Amino acid sequence: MSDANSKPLNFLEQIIKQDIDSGTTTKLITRFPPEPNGYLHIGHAKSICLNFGLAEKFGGECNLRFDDTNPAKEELEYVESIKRDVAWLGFRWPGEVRYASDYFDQFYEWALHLIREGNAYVCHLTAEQAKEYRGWATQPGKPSPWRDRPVEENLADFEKMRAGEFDEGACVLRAKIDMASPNMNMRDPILYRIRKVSHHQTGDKWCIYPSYDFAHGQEDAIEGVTHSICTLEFADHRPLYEWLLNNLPVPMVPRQYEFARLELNYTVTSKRKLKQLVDEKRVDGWDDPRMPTISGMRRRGYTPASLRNFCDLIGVTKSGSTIDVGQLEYCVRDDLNNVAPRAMCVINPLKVTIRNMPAGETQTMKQPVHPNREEMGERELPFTREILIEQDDFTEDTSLSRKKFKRLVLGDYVRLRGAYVIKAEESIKNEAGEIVEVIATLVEGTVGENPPEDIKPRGVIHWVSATENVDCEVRLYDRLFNDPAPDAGDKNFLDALNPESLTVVKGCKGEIGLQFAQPEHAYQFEREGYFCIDAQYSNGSTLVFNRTIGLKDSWSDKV
RNA sequence: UGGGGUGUAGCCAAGCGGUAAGGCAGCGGGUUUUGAUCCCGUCAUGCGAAGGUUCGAAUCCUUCCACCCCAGCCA
Repeated sequence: MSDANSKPLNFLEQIIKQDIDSGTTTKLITRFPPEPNGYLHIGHAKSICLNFGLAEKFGGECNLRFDDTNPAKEELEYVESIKRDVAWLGFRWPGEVRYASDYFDQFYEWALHLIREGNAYVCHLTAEQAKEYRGWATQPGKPSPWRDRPVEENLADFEKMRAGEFDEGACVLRAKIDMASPNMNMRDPILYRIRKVSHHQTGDKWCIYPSYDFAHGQEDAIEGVTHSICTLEFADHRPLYEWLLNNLPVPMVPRQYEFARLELNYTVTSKRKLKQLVDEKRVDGWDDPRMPTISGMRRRGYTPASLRNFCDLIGVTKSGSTIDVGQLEYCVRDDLNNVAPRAMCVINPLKVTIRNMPAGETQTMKQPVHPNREEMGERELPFTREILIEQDDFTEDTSLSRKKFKRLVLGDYVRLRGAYVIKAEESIKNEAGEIVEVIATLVEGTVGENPPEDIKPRGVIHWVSATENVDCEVRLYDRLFNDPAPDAGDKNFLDALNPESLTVVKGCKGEIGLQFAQPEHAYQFEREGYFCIDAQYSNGSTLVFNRTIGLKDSWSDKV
């Protein structure tokens, strides 16, 4: 890293560097702690890149740990998807995946410890009563009548809770802190509640489960996490996080730091809302290519490199920010432009017959796989008397200026990419008046050569042989929401759903080499965009391509 | 309202008392057999506002304003 060109350290990197330089931290340990109650989305990608990235950068380690303290909302399917997504992004965790539930025995012991020390009690207030007792922002809460019971009674009741002798909601274990604290989290927060449901990891072993607050700091301490990084909304919990650590015989004391979560415009990043889209079948599952989930983006054709680069570019701060999706799209194009082999695919075909090309003859054109990367080799394109071009690439309107329409115009010339310059001689229409065929002539000697001085092609268009090609379906995606802030204020995000977020086009014709396309492998369809095989919809007989993202288009809105 | 957090360009974001980095978007131009890529140039007398300290303030002090978060037996 050169001093002049290296990226400035973000605030967390600065803190960590200081801790390492001063010897406060000998080895950095972080963790990514998702709750397995949904699929990971782009916002999680930021946290993943941050936590794992920090560990990589400072020679430390980052654990993958499931915060599975609420079995009512969690599922094994989510656990599996999360592991897959983190690994796909290219991150590795040391040893086995961790679970908060791995430590339930220890948490129980620590709960007993708090009770014995007079720092926790079993409270039999109902939820409604507890809410009343908690007070309001400007008014302090009042102590629960159960607050000062003898230790022995608390011990006995807590044991009954564990043994299942109380119904759900009958009572909870609370920390005894300060009912007058201006921080609501310190007004005797709940440590354990009764949940008579089986857990995806521990089965029916427990019917009481620790709260987030009673689990998180202790998990960090058990794992030796030095820097526990979470999002801003947990800043209010930090005093409680520290109180528990200071009142429990934990092996070490981690520090919590908060950063701003990622928000993207035209996007919803809320597991609850994404789950609603899935449950109500507004989309085709958590991995629908329109979803901002990691699995959806993977299926759409986004690459790990593009996501990681994106997370790198947006930075890490404490100021709430909404990033323009254009920034994400830039990262995807940037990576794909570099790595994607080029191919031609005609999405809405229009037949062109080359009059001066003999029927039955096939010429083989050669094109580089990538215009800027010779090492990727060449591909072969069969050129025949009948070819297909994009319907939008032909017009009879001869009044269009060369600047406004750089494609094929009746009576004018255009370059067929990687092949001849042709001239449109006439067009043939059906009864409905639609153009169904163009008759053209090719200009001899223009393969790889410029045409004579007097012939000026208007532009370059893509094409494919009408007889030697591969049939495919193309799925064109647009943003899922039309509103830049679909869930702002009291808006119903479903109202902002874009009815045209998916356009399925069948009967597209791709160049012959596309028959060997592999799932998740990106191609650039020249002049169209980046595409990849959809692993779910494609099978032996049908090829289905997802459009990951279109090419940058700096002209369509100007003409 | 009580507490917590944040305000630097259309969107992000450096800056840590010495005279506003960088990226995205935009705009102008060049190269180009992809209207792509690439290249060049341009884009804040200004840092939420007002005062103050200082030779000097986005950086320090004071007051004010705006926005976000918490007030679940969710995380």
